[in-house]
Amino acid sequence: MIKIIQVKPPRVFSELKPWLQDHYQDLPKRLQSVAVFAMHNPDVIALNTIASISDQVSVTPSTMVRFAKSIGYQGFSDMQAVFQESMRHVPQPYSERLNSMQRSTGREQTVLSQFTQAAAESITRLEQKVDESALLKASEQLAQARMVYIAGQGRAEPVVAYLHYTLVKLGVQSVVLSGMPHSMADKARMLQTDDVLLAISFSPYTANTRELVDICLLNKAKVVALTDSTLSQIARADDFHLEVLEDEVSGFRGLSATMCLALCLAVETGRVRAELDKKLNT
Amino acid sequence: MIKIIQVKPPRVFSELKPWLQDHYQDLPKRLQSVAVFAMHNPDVIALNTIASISDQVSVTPSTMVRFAKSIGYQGFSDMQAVFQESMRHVPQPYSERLNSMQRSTGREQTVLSQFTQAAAESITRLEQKVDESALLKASEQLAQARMVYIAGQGRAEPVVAYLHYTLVKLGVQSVVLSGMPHSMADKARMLQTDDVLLAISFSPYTANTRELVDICLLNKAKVVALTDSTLSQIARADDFHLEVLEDEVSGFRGLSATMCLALCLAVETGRVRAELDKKLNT
DNA sequence: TTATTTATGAAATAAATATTCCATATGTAA
DNA sequence: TTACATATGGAATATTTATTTCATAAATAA
Repeated sequence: MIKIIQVKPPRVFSELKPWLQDHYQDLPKRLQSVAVFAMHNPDVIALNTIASISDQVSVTPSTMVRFAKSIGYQGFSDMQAVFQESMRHVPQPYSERLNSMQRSTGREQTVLSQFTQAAAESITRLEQKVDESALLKASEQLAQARMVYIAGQGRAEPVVAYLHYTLVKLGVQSVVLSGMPHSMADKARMLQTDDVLLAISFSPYTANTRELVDICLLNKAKVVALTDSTLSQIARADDFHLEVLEDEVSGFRGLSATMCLALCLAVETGRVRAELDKKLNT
Repeated sequence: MIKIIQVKPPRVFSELKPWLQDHYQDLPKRLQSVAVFAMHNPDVIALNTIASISDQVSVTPSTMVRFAKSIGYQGFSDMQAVFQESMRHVPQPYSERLNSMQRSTGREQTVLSQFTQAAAESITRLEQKVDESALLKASEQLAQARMVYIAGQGRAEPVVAYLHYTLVKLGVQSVVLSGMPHSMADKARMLQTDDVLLAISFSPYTANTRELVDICLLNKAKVVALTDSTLSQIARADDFHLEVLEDEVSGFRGLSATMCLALCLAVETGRVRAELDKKLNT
């Protein structure tokens, strides 16, 4: 018989995570392995078949089903649906996020520790997963630009501000593309072949930023993109894009890892630019 | 018979996209619908079953299979795998990862690892040093405000933008104090007893922000400060200040820990505010 | 118009995938 | 130790899901 620990299982991933942390101790050995794996590789749970997953965790398919049932799901498929939803990047309404925040602050984890933990994990992943050579190529692209135009909206705006601030300090000519959507598009049309658009965009992607990228590609201006997913509408085959994924806590996503990557990009650009300038002067 | 337009189908999503744009005109009507849908909802293709997708596009499952085959895939599942891969947050091909691995084992730290390390350390220190109760008090202060005025310049501006963005989303009234120094001071004079100034400032402290704080204190408006040192001229005995110190790497200071703290502050404020609103309505 | 090709949908079929059941192993308390 | 409960793996089964086939509809050319 399978002990069903709770009847009403978490319907969203952000609730499942703290739940597992709480009940981890009470789980049988194999189910613990599954729990650890699931928290570290949610994308595998979401996209692979039960056979492939159980293989990666070194357990049998039955164990996967038991795991799901012990949480209260009807079966593996039911649980998988929750993981899949979490990949869709459909944001919860903010009121809902606050609610789940309150639910999770009941335990000893403070708000602060939850967010610092998420930030730390995001940064660790950033270090492991970002393509160093892509970073360098993007920097070279930016360094060679006559002018760097930076664009981004919503949650990306702080990143835009930071990149602009840092690039200017480092002597890289750059301006922020801001204002009303149509005026931004107008400005974008002024981009020339030796200009570069630095586009920052997170899901849900604003149609706006996408449009800018399209315009630039038409004008044969280069594009460097900073996004949170390879599915991003911004990412193209023939331009340079960097990916950074922030862990979420009750639906809130920070900017810690993103800011770190932005700084790297700016500093690296400054360095390359300084080298280029030196060559020119000799 | 199905016309297979190409034999070697794109193996990554970023190649599939331009390919479809090129061949769109040559496709039959239904396959065009599928193409449009696929480009606009790649996550649906990746995560749903052929039945569910064909339903959303209003075509039959057969059409989905034909679509995949016309591109050159073996079948729908084969194509779906490409969409799924693009959802995984593993952007780098293995060969690339090995490359950057080798480079980083050369003991000399890469730019990226230096900055991520600094960011991680800053965040760890933040978690240890920040006074949880100070955070709560600051949040309460902000939550009770009729209006939150956010101010900060230079490196603090991204933080201002982020706090403003998040607070607004959480239903906390706030505006950014920006513009020329003297006009900012003018605006600050409009602050009243039940308004709160949220000042972000790092050393070297701009005389400007300091002046704002002075004006607010004169008007008996509350001040919540976010700084990088208790020695900050902004921090006063009788208002609430939070401290965050960023590690520097060859003279550059990031914003990772600061952003993390900012998010905590905003979310906590939103939470308290929601509670207050609930009380008022009963 | 008619002949011919191409596209499409519905239903049958094949394949894959998850789930259940049961035998056995492992751990725990008397 | 034995008795009991719990956990686990393997294989049979049920279910879901993709694929193929074929009849018919739409489009195109003569």
